Amino acid sequence: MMKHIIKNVKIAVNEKTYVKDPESSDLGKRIVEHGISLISEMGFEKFTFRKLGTRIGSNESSIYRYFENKHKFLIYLTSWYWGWKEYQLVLTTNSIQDEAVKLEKALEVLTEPVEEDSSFSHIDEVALYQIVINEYSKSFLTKEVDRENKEGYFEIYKRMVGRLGEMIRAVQPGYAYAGSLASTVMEGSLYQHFLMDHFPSLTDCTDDRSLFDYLRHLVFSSLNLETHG
Amino acid sequence: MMKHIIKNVKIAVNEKTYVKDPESSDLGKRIVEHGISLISEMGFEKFTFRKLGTRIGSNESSIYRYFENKHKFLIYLTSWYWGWKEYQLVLTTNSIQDEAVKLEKALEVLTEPVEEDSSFSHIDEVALYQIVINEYSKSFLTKEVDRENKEGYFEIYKRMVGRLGEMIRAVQPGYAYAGSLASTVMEGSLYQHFLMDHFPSLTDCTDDRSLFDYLRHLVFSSLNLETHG
DNA sequence: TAGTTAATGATAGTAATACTATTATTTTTG
DNA sequence: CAAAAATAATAGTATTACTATCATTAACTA
Repeated sequence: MMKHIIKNVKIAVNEKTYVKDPESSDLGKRIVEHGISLISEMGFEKFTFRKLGTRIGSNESSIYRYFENKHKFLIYLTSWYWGWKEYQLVLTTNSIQDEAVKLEKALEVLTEPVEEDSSFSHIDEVALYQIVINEYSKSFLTKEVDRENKEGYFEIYKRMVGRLGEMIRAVQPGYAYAGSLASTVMEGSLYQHFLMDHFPSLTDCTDDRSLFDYLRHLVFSSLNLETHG
Repeated sequence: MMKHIIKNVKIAVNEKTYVKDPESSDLGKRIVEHGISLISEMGFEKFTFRKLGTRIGSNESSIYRYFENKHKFLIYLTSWYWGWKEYQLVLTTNSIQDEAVKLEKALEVLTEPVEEDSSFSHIDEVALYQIVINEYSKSFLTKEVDRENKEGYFEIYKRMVGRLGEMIRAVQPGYAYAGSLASTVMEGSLYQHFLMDHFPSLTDCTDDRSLFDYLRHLVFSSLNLETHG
């Protein structure tokens, strides 16, 4: 439903995450495309540039000309994902007047099943979403987080939490924890997804719909409001 | 305040996480003690058994006689932490009759500042808490999570989420997302702590007290109840 | 107290990782 | 067609994550 509204959009990712823009060449796009499939297949720990080189029939050293290391590659990929989601969020909620409806719609965008977006043919958004669920935390749970944060590596995610926080504040200006609630929802939506897949006894959610219902109830009852379901 | 109520308690950790029980010898305890300080200093990625051996003036190969690898070592440490927290949780809430007060107390245990527990002299609980905040997710965000879950590596954490879920259900049996809310609170308390330390713009919490207030409000408003603050 | 066993230490070795550096070849483009 | 840019090939390094073997020390037991 999000597709084809605007053609030729490019998701802008912090330039420091790459040495050479992977969107600028065929090899770059192949690195991203098969990097996504390799990481989602074998997990970030076992993923190496050497293996990726082998898969795309290209040389390890060529990949290093695009990305400094696999950590930065992960930050590139997940930033792209959040940039893509942010784009959807803005597009979907922008025209909505009623602040409560807007907030509800935002939660929907965050929880609805990810679908392939044909605007970006070299990126498998469904596989990338799995990477975000399983690996995103690893991009910031490091000793370098403060330096990398200063360098702007997490800007898109932060902006997204900021937007969600603003929407919460717009609905209920008196609520004191809009930022915390926004970050809880962002992280919680990933975490609950992971639990559905691996620890179903720790969650009541069974699909995207019930996850949406749960988070909507969480947010709106925190704001002392009923939902509009 | 939790100290010395019962002497000689041993926190029981799944035996599969170690080759030889580190509590059973002096070397084992030194491995745990300095393992905690090394991981909290340099982070889990840069931590190696070789470095730990050097620090304790012992041989790398001797450490391998206690733990198969550093992943299992992390699971051992974090399981110990959750076991210790569970013990506090049960001890603190057990005698409380009023279910709402009990739940509130549980949230307090989860969010209150961690203090050294002299019952376990070789374990620095404050440093271990930092490890849980920064590294716990890495113990389950792996491709081996399902197998390890089957082998019971995450039992204590799951039991703890289960207990919290039960407390929520006891307060409001009609609430449909007690498990999800419990897991959100468990993970959320760690995540918000991390944000306080590294991404203060993404949270409204500034200390343990405000984190407690936030989570209490989150839980009790989800249950359509006012808090007892 | 000698003898056995268990625990720890020392040393060496392996395959893989995470790169860097250099040179060669191919492709692009002016 | 020549120069420049991009990619590939090859080699090399320090470190990691182990395993294996053998030596030494400590503990406990007959």
